[in-house]
Amino acid sequence: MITIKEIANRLGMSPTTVSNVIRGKTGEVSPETIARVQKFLEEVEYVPNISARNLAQSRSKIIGVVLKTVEDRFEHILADAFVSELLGGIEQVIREAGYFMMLYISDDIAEIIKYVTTWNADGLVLFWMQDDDALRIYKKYRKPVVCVDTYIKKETIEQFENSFVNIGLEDEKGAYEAVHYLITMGHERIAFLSDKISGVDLERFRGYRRALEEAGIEYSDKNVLQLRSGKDEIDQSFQKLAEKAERFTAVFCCSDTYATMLVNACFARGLRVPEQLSVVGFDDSRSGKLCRPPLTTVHQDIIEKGELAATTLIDLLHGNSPAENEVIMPAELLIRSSVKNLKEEF
Amino acid sequence: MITIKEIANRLGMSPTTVSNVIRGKTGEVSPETIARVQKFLEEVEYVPNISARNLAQSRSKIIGVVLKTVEDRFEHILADAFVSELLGGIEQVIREAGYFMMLYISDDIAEIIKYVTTWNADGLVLFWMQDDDALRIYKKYRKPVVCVDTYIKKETIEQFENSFVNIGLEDEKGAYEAVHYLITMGHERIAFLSDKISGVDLERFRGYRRALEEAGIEYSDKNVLQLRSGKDEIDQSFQKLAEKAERFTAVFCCSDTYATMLVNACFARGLRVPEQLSVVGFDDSRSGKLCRPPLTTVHQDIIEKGELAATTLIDLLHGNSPAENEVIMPAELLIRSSVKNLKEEF
DNA sequence: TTGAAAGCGCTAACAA
DNA sequence: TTGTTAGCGCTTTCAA
Repeated sequence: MITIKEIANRLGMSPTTVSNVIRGKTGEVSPETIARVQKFLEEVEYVPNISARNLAQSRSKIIGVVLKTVEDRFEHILADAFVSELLGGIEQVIREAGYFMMLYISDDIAEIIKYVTTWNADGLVLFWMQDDDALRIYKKYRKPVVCVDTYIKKETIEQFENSFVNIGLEDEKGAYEAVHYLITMGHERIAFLSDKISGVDLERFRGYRRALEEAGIEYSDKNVLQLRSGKDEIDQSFQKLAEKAERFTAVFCCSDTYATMLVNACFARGLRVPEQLSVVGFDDSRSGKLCRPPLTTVHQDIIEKGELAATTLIDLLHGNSPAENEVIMPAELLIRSSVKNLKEEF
Repeated sequence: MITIKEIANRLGMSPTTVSNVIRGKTGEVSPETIARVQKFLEEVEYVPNISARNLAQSRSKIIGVVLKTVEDRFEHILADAFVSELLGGIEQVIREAGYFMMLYISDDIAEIIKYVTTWNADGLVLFWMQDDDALRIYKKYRKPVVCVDTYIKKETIEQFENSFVNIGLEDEKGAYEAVHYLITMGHERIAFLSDKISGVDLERFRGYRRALEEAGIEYSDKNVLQLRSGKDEIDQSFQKLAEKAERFTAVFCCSDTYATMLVNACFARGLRVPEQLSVVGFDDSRSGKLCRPPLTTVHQDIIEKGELAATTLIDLLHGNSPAENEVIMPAELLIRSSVKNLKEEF
């Protein structure tokens, strides 16, 4: 691997000059020199050593994409349809902007902090952080951060010193619309399905409750179905769930991933969707598109969300202050065929 | 960000000593010194600068995962179910071994070579390379390489100087079994669906032909359906395909991704699977599991394949010579419900 | 058991 | 327009 110094020697010039033409600082170099150097670079197929460059410039051209996962999740987080679509959008933008994506997957914030600081990532995309997780990272990290789907208090945002943007979604509204739609279709015993009630799911839960309230349907804790997402637990969870299924006429799921799993679990037990149980999902990810019956769900543009997160971050990296600290993307009900109209029976 | 030098100053000792305890070279340091240094490291929350370390050691702890994609693919390659499951398996192993995963996605081998050499990745996992692509990369790169699903000639393998392993699959056999099964079920007009006929798909094509031949069914080029996988082409491709569908009683698809897309395209046109058209897939990826009707497919253990690729590479990085240059994983037919038994009609 | 010093390859301030 | 030089933070050889 040939070095700049070596090239300079062979060409009888200084490393600075060579370095300048490599980096396109051509204002400072005569055309002939440029040509000579460039020709030579091609000949010897020079490739820069990025560690050396990063060390000298104290930056990295790395964008860290941080996924906080839980240990022993039933499937690897990358295999999730929502995640992989989002990453697709992010990756493409990062690459086209001349940056590199490094994935940090961990269930431990301290470890994440260690990773991103050791690598000296130039900027971060954080998924599903809790309010204080994101701040904790920033406190040590002090470089631009874009969160995706993070609910964060106004006061907290201020502590980010203007190098923070959250890309969010109309979670409450989306859930409200979905549940409202179920009610319109004559459903009253409607379950809420998620694996936790925090972050986006908390907002979706609020939408669920608002729709119930508005229709005068009494809320009951018993209708809140909480999945355990461990490898050994998930099947059992769905089994229990399917057993309870007849207590409901419909289930609102916090993701298409879970909705399709539910549909499949029902199918496996001979429970027909939507004839015997109506199901709505959330996200409009690939898994929902493949579902049969086609899943009625809350649509969001996942790829665009990823792209927006990445472009926003790159904008921050270019030194621009964010216009807003929060961008809320639209969510809207997408009616397909996984909900039965109970009113038709009359 | 505090440096080793600074720590050494404050502790009144040399950088060497500090560095030694950081790296666990404890044989050379007295217990008291170790304790003192470690305590201090925690206090100041020392994090190493990995660029500096990489520069000094000329290594990187990076494992490059290279996806050769085509421009303008109908969906981002990360969003594909097979890819994302495979990556999940790889990522976990890489992380647990203390390495970092860097994704290089490009349609241009020269660019890929540039990336992996600039970053000085310690090892590479290459997906779906052509014979000469992999070798071209290695010629410049000269570090351990593990390929996934690459068909490579024996003579070529030798040029890799024993730092090469391919993780393959019984592609021909899997395809043969699937098509043989279709024939058993009374199908004769069987189409072959893929986006290209090279690499794994070529082997699957061979399996398809062998099954036909063996059954005395004449092969026809007209039964080979080639998808154009561009963003603007894919729908059109499937539309054309659905129009032709009645020429066949069954379609063998080279991936579950395409099989499920086909099933959906049929569904959208009122063509019932398997009643009017039988479909088998390949891979047994998530998309096939979600399909309705449940997809009859050729099963392979995708996650294990990813894990095996990564552990094999890490083994090479540890300086071990590979036991074999090629590991072939098993593929076997998995019968679900997307194939109709034509013989039942009598 | 500890320390001094050179060097990894590149950049950037400054001098010529 | 070009060159000199001093780092960036860490490792490593060799000497003490």
